[in-house]
Amino acid sequence: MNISQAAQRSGLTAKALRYYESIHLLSPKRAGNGYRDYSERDLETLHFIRRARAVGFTVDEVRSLLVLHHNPSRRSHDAKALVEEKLTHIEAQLRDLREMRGALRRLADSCAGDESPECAILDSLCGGVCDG
Amino acid sequence: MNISQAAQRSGLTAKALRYYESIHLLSPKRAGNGYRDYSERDLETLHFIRRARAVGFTVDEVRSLLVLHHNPSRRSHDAKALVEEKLTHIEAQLRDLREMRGALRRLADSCAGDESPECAILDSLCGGVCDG
DNA sequence: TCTTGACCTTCCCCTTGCGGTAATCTTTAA
DNA sequence: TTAAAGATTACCGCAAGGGGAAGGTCAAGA
Repeated sequence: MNISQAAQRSGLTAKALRYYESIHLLSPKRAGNGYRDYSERDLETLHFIRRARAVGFTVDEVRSLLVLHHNPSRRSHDAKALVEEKLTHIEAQLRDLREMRGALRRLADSCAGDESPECAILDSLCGGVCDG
Repeated sequence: MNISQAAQRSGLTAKALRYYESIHLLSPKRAGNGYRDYSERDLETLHFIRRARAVGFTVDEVRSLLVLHHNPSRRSHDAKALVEEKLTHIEAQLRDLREMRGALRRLADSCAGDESPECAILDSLCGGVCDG
């Protein structure tokens, strides 16, 4: 099938499909006219990529997952390790974001938010040492 | 003071300082030899930038904050609006990350993680329709 | 047959926020 | 004097594509 059909059926964009090919995540055949020709197997790979991306894997990590996926002598241990590593990373991001959220809430709470130029937010960002 | 001192005292890198100047976040004087010469006021701006970046603001948002900071006829309402907008955005990111974490946990839990090639993670990413 | 419009192709620039490196001054200390 | 340290500009690179230009193809209608 043509690229736009493959894009639609996979839930990705044609641009993304070309990108994935350019970095050798998959290599669809070419028709006689030079058009990409995606097989059902290619489509499965695209679905795999989309799902893996959706849970946070980078394309490089997706590449590793695809290698495991295509390797019949793989060990499920290796796939699980990739998932757990990603989990650890996401938990770190969650901690960072929660800290930012807390700081932002304190900033917002400290500020009247009115027509006055006096602003505890700007004062706080400046470290309390600025004159304006 | 020279760039490396300003970097050290602000907790930023010299590279970042040059970048901030290149995008006109601040404009330190130049000494006769062409070296940047950071004033105490510049240093305050750098501290401001570092704190704002630390709570999640993009450099473009920092620019808006600096405009308010330097504008004596500002309204604290405007600063608070920027903080709340950022807060909304970060909460959306938190939701996304929590969803990813949930999905990854389910994937990890579903997988034995042993020496066998049978792997529920890879099956699930493939949508249950792949043969391998 | 011609044309029009919808596809497809490759190619290159743009994004964020700097990091790394190179080539080239200037200053400073021995 | 010379060597090291620190400064300057300039360019390339990252992730993961998006946007758009210039041009080839294909299917349908007049």
